[in-house]
This record gives sequence, structure tokens and C-alpha cells, in this order.
Amino acid sequence: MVPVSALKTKAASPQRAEWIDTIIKGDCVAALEALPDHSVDAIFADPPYNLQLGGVLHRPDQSKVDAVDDEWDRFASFEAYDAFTTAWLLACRRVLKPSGTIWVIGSYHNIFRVGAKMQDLGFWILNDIVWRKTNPMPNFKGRRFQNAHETMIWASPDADARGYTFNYDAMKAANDDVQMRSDWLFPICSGGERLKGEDGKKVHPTQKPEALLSRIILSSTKPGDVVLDPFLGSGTTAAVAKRLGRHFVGVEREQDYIDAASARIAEVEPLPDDMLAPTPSKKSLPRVAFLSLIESGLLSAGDRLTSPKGDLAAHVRADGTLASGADSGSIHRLGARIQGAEACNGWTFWHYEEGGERYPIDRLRGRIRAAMAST
Amino acid sequence: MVPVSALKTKAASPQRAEWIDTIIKGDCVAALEALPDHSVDAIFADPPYNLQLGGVLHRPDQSKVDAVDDEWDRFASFEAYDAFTTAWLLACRRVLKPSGTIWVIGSYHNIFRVGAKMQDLGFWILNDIVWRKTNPMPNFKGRRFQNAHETMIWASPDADARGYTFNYDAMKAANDDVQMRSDWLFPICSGGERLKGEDGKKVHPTQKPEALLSRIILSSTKPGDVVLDPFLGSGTTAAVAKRLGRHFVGVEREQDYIDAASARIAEVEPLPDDMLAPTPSKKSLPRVAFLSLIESGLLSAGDRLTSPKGDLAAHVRADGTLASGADSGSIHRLGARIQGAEACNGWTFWHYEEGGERYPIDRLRGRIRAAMAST
DNA sequence: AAAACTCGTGAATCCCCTG
DNA sequence: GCAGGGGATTCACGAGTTT
Repeated sequence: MVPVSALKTKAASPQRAEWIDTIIKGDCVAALEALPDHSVDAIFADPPYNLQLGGVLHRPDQSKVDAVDDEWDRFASFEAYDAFTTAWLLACRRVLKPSGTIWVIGSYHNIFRVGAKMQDLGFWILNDIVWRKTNPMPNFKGRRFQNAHETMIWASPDADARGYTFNYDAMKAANDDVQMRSDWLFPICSGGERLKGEDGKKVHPTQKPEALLSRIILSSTKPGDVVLDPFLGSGTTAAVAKRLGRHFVGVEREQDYIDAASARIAEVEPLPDDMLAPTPSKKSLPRVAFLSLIESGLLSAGDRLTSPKGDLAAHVRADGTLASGADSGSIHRLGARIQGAEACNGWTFWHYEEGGERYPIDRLRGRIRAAMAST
Repeated sequence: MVPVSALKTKAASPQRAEWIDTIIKGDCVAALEALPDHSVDAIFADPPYNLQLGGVLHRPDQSKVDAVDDEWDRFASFEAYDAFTTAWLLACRRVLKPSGTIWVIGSYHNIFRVGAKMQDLGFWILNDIVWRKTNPMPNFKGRRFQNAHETMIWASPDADARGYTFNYDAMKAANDDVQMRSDWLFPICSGGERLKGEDGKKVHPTQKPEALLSRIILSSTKPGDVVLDPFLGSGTTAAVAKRLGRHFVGVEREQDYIDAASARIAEVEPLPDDMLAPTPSKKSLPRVAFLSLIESGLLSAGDRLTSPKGDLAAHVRADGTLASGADSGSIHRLGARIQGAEACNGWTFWHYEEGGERYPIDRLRGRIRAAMAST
């Protein structure tokens, strides 16, 4: 374990476990034994791709392509790779909270095997996300399509998992107010962001762009969460987590990578809290009872409410229910029944009249909430 | 076997086998026994996805989503699905020429299992191709990213396969003279192309767009080649193959689909030889997420944006929203609220400062688009 | 006649808290 | 653990209708 105090994020608290905000040196499976069950909120895993590259690849100008041929990317067989995959996935699932989620990135060389194994082990896939590269390496031989993307799998630890974090509203607001899609566009990591050694050579062959990790962390974690990267490499996950006010824990086998990542993380300045506050979702707004509208005088018993078009009507009763003929119930239940629907959001369905205009009663709820906020 | 003479393509030759340009009725594995070894040049397979859907899903307007719940998409377990996959993949490989290639399409529900099984059986993956949908169904409950793509695997029957067809230059010419990438953009099949029954309902729940098959066939087959579709369904593969001067053979279990596909194929007029050119697609300006400006470093969390005159201000937050005092939201929503307006185009309203001058953030969006276009 | 508006729909693994 | 109920949730098109 490498407790680098400079790595600590500002969100640190005294009672925090000692492995938080550190890089653990060692093999992924063995190193994760240092963590208790269900202790991390999210995992980003960038496992070896098992590229199975043949000979040396040359560009048209005869220059040599610097392929990933490191020892850690070589496996004897698909079976060996599958056994490796099973081992680290199980270790990850043990330390992942039931409400947590895991991201795994890969290419066509390995992602199908990893995805199938995840399903076999009971992980429940939430999305597969495509990272479209703005600047992928060309196919030099002209024998295939340009391999211009990588695939990520986002999954919960089991099919029944509830309550995982997905910052839907933040993603939508950040995407021109339409839902964020499963295809993301980012440049590959290059330029100043790419870690280089003193020899000017890249420190790690597959350093991921911070933008990619940023979207992952912003979408599926909350400030203060702990993000695990079992194959930390150059430390992108940890650096971005720290910047975004999350805790991290990384596992890495090679000292060179640990050194580079530690230095990188230490330089990261967390963003101020008010830049990280989660975008409020409607679900997170304070609950307002319909009865409060009557109690505060915004509506009165006997008032007439209608459907949006005004063709269906009901009357407000003193106890906060609605009545229509012999039928009565909550704003939601009566709204559903009166339309013959299975469900209904009474706040947006029922309308009141003011100055000749119809408005949803949600407008009145807004006034209550505004009054609550100002006190 | 259903020898529909009207289906014959113009490239027909007298010594052709009788199963060419026909639809064979029956289970995929059994039906393929009618074909000799190594007799087809390419395969497009759209197997059941094994969606494993739960209950009924409603849209926000309470309408029901017409889910794929057909009998043919139900499997007892992953093991049953894997056995099915193995069987049809082996049958396909037997009839595929050594120089041929196979395409398989799927979603995250099944594509990882299929891909892993293909590798296990010795198929050699050449590319995975992402079909990005211009108009995918939204995620109605806001619990995941919008599932906006499907994945195709393009593979040769074994690792040593040589001489497979890839029309590199045609693809490049069709793509503004840069290499065709592994991510393709097409609308889903709708409008006049979608086969409808007399009741006005869709004939097949998962009809694929002709544009998709067109690119597949144009990229990896030659005129006169034989294209097999072991799950023919509504017949898109056969119809496109015939139009493009290729032969086809389809396998399908259900008579209703066979009838619809036969009628559809009969109506297809093969293109004249000199017209068999790929269709270039001009795309409109790509959507850029405001978050991309932060992710790409053009803006940073905490940066100050102002109204055109500089009298109103907000701060950029890490998740791609803006904050002004206690208020926050997308660039559009906050822009509207801060002006007291109903709507606002945040791209032209919000300005940043550079060298003492104010510029709309639309200028930064332009830079992102320029970077995208240059790749 | 043209524009605006409404309505339907697509391979979907789609809620969460309280009693 | 289960049942009940509050109440949150959609994008791009094509087709048809109204203004």
C-alpha cells in the first residue's frame, strides 16, 4: 500500500478507512483483499485487452506502429483470459456496494468475453456505451474499417439492484436538455494531457482521456463517493475523481505507473463544492402534501379542478382528497381513474383557473416550495 | 423450400443451384442442411436478442410501449441461448466460403454472448461496427442513458482466412475520401419503408433499415455474390441484395414473414450495373453537448459567463450546468430564467471573455465541430 | 397553399419510499 | 419481505388535421 498523503482529497474525514485515496500496489485480486465487503460506490475497470497482435505493424511510410505488446497484455488462451476476468470481476463485486455500479472498458478483442462473463456472474447490464474517438488511428492496410471506437459496459452487481446513482437531470441539462445517449464523442488522450517520461515517451500505452472519466464519474457517482480502479495505470480515474470531489482507491502492479500516477494525482486541485453540487432532480425536491395547498389558502375546499383541456372536473375536499361524483381519492388516484389510466401525476394533471387561464396545481406547489426555501 | 421465380435476380445463371434466390422455410440449423459446404460468400445474421423484458413499460403519457415479446425471443436461460447460438453459428460456418465473412447484429442483451461464442468457435473478428440511431426510443423513466445504438460483429470464419472481400476504396470514396469508420449513423426503419399489414400494424417487430444492409453488402461483397440471411424476417437482406446485384438465400420459420418478404423481394428492381455505387450520406451539423466544452478544456468549471451586454452572469459547473446564485440549470433553462423569458438559446446568449472581448459560447461549439469534421 | 399543431410509435432488460 | 401509493418520466419522425 502506498499512502501518499498528498493524494488525499479535500473531502477527507478523520474516520475514513486508511486505504481511501491511496494506490495499493499489487495484483488486482490480492490487493483488493485489503478492502472490506461493500465498501466502494463505483468501479472503473480498464483491464488488459488481450490484443493478440501478430507481427510488427508498419504504416504506409514504413514507420513502425508502437503497438501494445507489454507483458501484462499477453494471455496464453481465451480460457486463461476468462479465468483472469472471472477472478477480478468477483473481487470487484465483493467490494462494491449493492447500490454501486461498475464500468468496464474494452475493444472487440476482449469486451465480448468480459461482457458475457459479467452476465454469467450475475451482473446486470444497464447500458453499453460507445466511446467514439474523434481521432482514431487509421487502418494502415486498408483491409478493415477504421477502428474508431471502444465499448464500455455499465452494470449493477445484480439484476435486482435498486437505488444505483444515475444523475439523469445533470446529464440531460448538460446535453442541450435532451437525454444523454449511449454514444459519446471524445478525442483520444494526447497533447499536454498525455503523461510522458523524461525520455519523451508515453508513460502508459493506453492512457484514457480525462473527459471520458469525467462523464462517467459525473453521471454515476455523487460527491464524496469512493471510486475504485482495479487497473489504475496512469491514474486517470483517481485524478478525475479527486478533481470532482470524489474519493478514489487504485490498484496497480507496476511501480513505474504508481510513481507517475501519484505525482499526477498530487497536482490535482479539487473543484470547489459549489461547482460540484448535484443538479437538483425533481425527485430530490421536498415533498409537499396536497393538503398543504388548502392549509395555506392557495386552494379551498369546494374549489373546482379540471383536466388540462377542462373536460374532466373534480372538487377539492377539506381533507386533501378530490371528489368527482361518487368517486374520490388522492389527486393521483382520482386523476388516474377519471382518465381510465393506470397511473397519473396529479400535480401536472389537475388544473385550476386564475384570471381566465388554466394552470396546473404544480404551480401552486412551486409557491409552497419557494416559501419553504426562503425561510 | 419456397422457390419463388419472381425473386430471381438478374445475375442469375443457368447452372445456379436451385436454392439460390429463394427463401427456405424452417428452423435455421435444419434448413441450412439444404446448402452445400462453402457455398455462400457472405452472411448477415439478425438472431433473436433474448431481451428478457419484465413487465409493461409506459410512456410518460401513459401509453404502452409495444415490446418485443414474441415467442421466438424467449429463452429459458443464458445456457439455452448459448446452445442456440453455437448451433446456428456452426451451421453458418459450414456453408460459408473460407474467403467469406459473416455479420451478426445485436444489442447489449445478447451481443457479448454471441461475440464470445464466435471467438470460442474460431471466428476471427475483423471489426465491431456500431449502428448509431438518429431516432432511438427514449429512456422513459430516466434511469439509464438512452440506448441509442446496436452493435454488429464482422468476422471471417477463422484467423487465417485470407482474401475476404472488403471494398476499401468504395467505402472511402463514399465517406468524403476518408476511411469509413466503425461507427455508422442511420435512422431506424420507419415511414414508407416499414412493412405494414392490412391492419396497418408493423409486419415484423425488428425490421432493419435498408441503408444499413446496403452499406454492409456494398462493403463486403461483390456483385454476383451469394448473401445468406439465416433469420430473414421481413426480408431486408434479400431485398437489398437483389437491388445491389447480389444473390440471396434466406431462412425463415414463420410463414407470415415469408409471405411478406417474398412480396417485398418480388417488387425489387435490380439496379443497372453502372449504378451499383455506394450512396454518400451528408449529415447535418452534429449536436454538441455543452459538457463537451468543459471536457475538451475550452471552458472550465468555475468560469464566468455573461449575457451579451455583460449585465447578467453565471458560473460554469463541472457537470455541464450553469449556476447563478441559488439557481442552476442547463445553459438554455438558466438563460431563460435569468432573463425572465420563456425560452433561450444558451449557445448564443451566454458569452465568455477572451482578450477583453466577449464572444458567444457558440464560437466554442464551432471549434468542437471543426475538430470533429477534420477527423 | 403553407404553416402549425396533434398524435402515434420505435429490439426497453426503465421508481422508490413507507408501513 | 411485501403491498400500497406518491408521483416522476420521452426524442425524432411521419402522418394526419387544423389554422
